[in-house]
Amino acid sequence: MITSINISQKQYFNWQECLWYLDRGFDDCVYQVRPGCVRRAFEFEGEAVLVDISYANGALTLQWLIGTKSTATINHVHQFVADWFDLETDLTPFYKLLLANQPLAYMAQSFKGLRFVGMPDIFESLAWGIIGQQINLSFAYKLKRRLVETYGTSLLYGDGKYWIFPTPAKLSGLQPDDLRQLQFSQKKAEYLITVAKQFADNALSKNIVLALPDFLSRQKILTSIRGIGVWTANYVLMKSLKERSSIPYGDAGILKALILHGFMKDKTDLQGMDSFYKTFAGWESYLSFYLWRSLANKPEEQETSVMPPSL
DNA sequence: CTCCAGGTATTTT
DNA sequence: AAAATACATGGA
Repeated sequence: MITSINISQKQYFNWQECLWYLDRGFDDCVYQVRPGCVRRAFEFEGEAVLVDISYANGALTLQWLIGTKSTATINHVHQFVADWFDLETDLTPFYKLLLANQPLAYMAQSFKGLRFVGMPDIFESLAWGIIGQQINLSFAYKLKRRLVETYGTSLLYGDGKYWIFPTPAKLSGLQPDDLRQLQFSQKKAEYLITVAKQFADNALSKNIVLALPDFLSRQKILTSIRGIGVWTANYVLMKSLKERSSIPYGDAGILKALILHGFMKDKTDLQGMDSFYKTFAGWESYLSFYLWRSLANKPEEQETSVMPPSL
């Protein structure tokens, strides 16, 4: 079976750029990138499916490889994919801002059509935020894979295995020692289990956060949880809830990118960071995403570098 | 050995 | 209120 998702904002959409970002050298265990396509397993209301997502004629095409595919599941996956690749946003104003900023103008060309790659599942997003705190990304992806392969579920197709992120219920029953065996620090283990319990008890959910009236109250409900600071809260709000004006304050990668582009003198120059972000009001999340993107170069771009000539 | 990586909580000025 | 420090782990 094949279904498709129309891309309403095609002007700045480049599937290859999105796929490249997904596969930029790290090992995310919840999807698999193949030529022109990304494969991912989903579970919704007890139904597990495996889908190949590719692009054709201005729409994303989903080939359903495994599963009984109820209408509810199809709708759920369609919504997930639309959120995952941010298909509804008109990027024209963002590209105008990029072009007006000399050190960043090259991005409008080099990254043209790259959509904000989200993480629609807020629990996975929170877990990933906790895992990623203060460690390098390679190690963070290793921890995520160990977690998923130990406590998640998988689908078999051909000779491949496709993993689905563990549920809050599954993780809520763990003890910190269980996660320490996967090389989680004591703190990360405690934080993650606490969050899992909140979701399992329905004390926290995507809808609960979405129902709050504004950004600050959403940030507050997240930072009130032990282990969730401003960085993690803002990260989750942008990756999972599409907050446009979220800034991952303190992010080591963002700071590095801002210094490389000449917007900050050093990592303590937080005022420089703030004033810089003000010029991208309404697009702070997209800008952050593009700054992260700038830290990874395609192999064929290494020599010519995607950075401005002055760098 | 040192420093740091997509931080946070706690303690000390 | 602001600054220093402890916490954990693997990689360069």
